[in-house]
Amino acid sequence: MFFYPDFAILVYMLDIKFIRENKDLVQEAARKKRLDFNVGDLLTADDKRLSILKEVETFRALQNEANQKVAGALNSEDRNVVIEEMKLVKEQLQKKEDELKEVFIEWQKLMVQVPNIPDMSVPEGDSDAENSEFKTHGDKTIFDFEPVSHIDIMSNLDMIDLERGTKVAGFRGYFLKNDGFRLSFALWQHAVETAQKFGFSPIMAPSLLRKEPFIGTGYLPQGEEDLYKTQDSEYLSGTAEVPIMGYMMDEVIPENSLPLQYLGFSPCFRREAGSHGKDVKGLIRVHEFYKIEQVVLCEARHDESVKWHETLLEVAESYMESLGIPYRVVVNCTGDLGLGQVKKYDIEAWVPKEEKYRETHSISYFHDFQTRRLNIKYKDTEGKLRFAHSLNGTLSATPRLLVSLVENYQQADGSIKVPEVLQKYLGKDTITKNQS
RNA sequence: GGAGAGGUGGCUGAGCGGUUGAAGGCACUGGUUUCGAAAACCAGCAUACGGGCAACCGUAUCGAGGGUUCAAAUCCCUCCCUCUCCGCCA
Repeated sequence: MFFYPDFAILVYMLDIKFIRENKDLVQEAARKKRLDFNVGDLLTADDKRLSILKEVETFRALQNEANQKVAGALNSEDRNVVIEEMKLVKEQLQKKEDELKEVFIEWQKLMVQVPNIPDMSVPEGDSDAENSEFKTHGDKTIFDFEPVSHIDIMSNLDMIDLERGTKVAGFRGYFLKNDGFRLSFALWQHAVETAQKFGFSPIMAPSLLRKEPFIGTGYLPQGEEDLYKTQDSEYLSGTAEVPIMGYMMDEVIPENSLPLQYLGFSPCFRREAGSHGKDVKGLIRVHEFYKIEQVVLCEARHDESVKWHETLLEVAESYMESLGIPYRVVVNCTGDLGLGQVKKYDIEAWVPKEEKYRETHSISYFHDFQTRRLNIKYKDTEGKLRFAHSLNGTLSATPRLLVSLVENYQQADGSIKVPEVLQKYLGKDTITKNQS
C-alpha cells in the first residue's frame, strides 16, 4: 500500500519483490512495450529506501522500548531520565525520516511506471501497424454497384444528422435519428442477449466518476489528456470498464463467487486529444458514444486469465458472426499494449467504402495489475487473501459499429438490409426512405 | 446551497495520551460432545515490509497529509469521503 502524492490516494502496483527477482524480465517488458523505463534506477532507489528504512526502524525500536519504560516507571526521577534520553533520539529519528520520505517519493514515481509483462505469445512491434492478423471471418462484401459511405447512406435515410450535430455539440457531434436510433437500440439488445447466454449479468454503470477508479484501472495518471474533467474534479469515463472495476474496489469478493461476469452499459466520453486530424467525418471517431463492455474478475491464475480472455473473444465473435459483419481478429503487438495489459485482441470490422478493417472491439487481460491498484481481493482455497485477475473487452460500441453494419448491408437503391438477428427489434427486414 | 453526525480488523463495534495490534460480537479454522449434524463449550484467527534454517524477532498500519509530545487510534490544523435533516430538482 503506497501513497501517491499527486493524487493523494493509496495505489498498488506491480510487486516490488517480483520486480527484484525478475528485473531482466521487467526490463525486457519495458523494451518490448517501447517504454523509456530503467529497472536499474528503480532497484537503486529501492536499495536506498530499504537501507534508510532499516535505520529508521532501529530508532523507532529504541523509542518504543523507552515508551514501555516510561509507562512502567515507578518514580518520576526514572521517568525523567528516560524522557531526556529520548529527546535526543527524537532529533536523529526526525532527520532520518525526512530522508526516507524523499527517497520514498522518488521510488514511487518509478514504481507507477513499471509495465506489466506481455505474454510470450504477443508479437513484438512498435505500433498497431505491426499487429498480427490471425483470423478472418466472412468474405469482404462484394457489391454489384459502387458502395457509398455510411455518412451518405444514413443521411439519405434520415438516420443521422451530422450538420446539426456539429451545430449543437461541436466538432465530432452527431444526432442519431429514427432507424439510426432504433438500430442502435437493436444492437444493444442483441448484445445483452448474446452475453446472457455466456452468463454475463448486465449493469448500467455511471460515467461521471471519481479519480480513484481511473487510477486503479490505469487510465490515470498517464491518460489524463484523454479524459474530460468536471469543475468538481470528477472525470468522465471512456469505457464502462472503469466504473465496473470500481464496483468491487476495496472489497473482498465473497468465497465461491468467482468468476464475476459483468456486462456494463454506459455512455463513453473521449477527448481524442492525440487524434485531431483522424477520422474527422462520420461516426468512426466521436467524443461521446455508448458501449456495452464485458468485464470479468477471476481467480489469480494465468490459465484462468487466458481461458477467460479466449472466452471474451468468443462472445464478441459470436456477436459479430450473428450480425454477419465480415471481420478479422488481430493480436496486438507489444508496442500497442497499455502499461498494464498482458495481451490484447482487437476485432476489426470490414468497412467497404474505406476498403479497410476498422477496430470495433478490444479485449485484454491484466493479471492482477488492476486489482492490486484497486485493492480487489478474494480468499483462495487455503484461506489466503489474494488479488483477483481482471479482464475486459468490448461487446458492442455504437455508433462506430453502425458504420460497418450499414455499409456492408447497403443496397443499390440506397436502402439497408437489416441483419436477420436484428429484424425482430426493428420490426422489418429493410430500412428504406420515408419509413422513419 | 444551509445545518449536524461520523470514518477503527473479513464484517460489526468499544476505546478518546503510555501496559491497545487494538475489548465484545459475528464469520472462519481446529478440538470436545454426537451414530452423524445442529447447538453448546474450549482454543486459534489481521495485513505488509525487513531479519532468521526455524521457533520467533523488529517496524508500520485505527480515512489521508501535517502538527503538538519523550510517547497519538486518542489532542490540534488541513484535505478527502460517508451518513442524517432542511432547501432545490429529475
